[in-house]
Amino acid sequence: MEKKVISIGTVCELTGLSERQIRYYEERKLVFPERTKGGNRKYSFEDVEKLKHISLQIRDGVNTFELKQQLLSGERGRMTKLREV
Amino acid sequence: MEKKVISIGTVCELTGLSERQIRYYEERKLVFPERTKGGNRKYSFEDVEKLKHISLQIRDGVNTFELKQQLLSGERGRMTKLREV
DNA sequence: CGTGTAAGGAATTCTGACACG
DNA sequence: CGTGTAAGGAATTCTGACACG
Repeated sequence: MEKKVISIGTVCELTGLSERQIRYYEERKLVFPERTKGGNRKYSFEDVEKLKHISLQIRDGVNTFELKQQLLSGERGRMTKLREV
Repeated sequence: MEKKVISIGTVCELTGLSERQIRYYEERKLVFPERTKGGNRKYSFEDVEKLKHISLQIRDGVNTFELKQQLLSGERGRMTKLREV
């Protein structure tokens, strides 16, 4: 279901992330929620998965710029980037 | 997706119903949204379909009591009740 | 860089009630 | 019976900024 209907508070519960984190990832152009007439963000379940993926990558040391590159190069997916530990 | 994540305002947009109608159907025990800690209602996409079905039935003259009976007897579905026009 | 937080305001939602019928 | 509405309050969300690092 790609319909954007979930508000940020619910996305926090579904992902375990803070509103701050979610908004920041949007600022970095990694997610693109829709807006209600009033300006409130609405996310899809796909966005929720994407956000989970993003936070995992960041936890592993990947920065938002690199993530953006991944998106642009279509490398997106369950391909967890390997790192030299 | 049966997860209850949609707030009432969005349900209004998806169904074309008013908040009043949606809350009334809940009062009549036809839908069962979850609640956030703060008390706000959250619906699933399944609920949205159910609400659409309910409003159509009511438009056709079926009352909420009869609809409740349908639910109880498991008659639910795309079986639009025939009426002698 | 990524995230926390206090600040003030605006949008969203809630309940109980009066209304019509 | 099913739904509209005005009323007042509470929960949710928004933005821009300061902070740390």
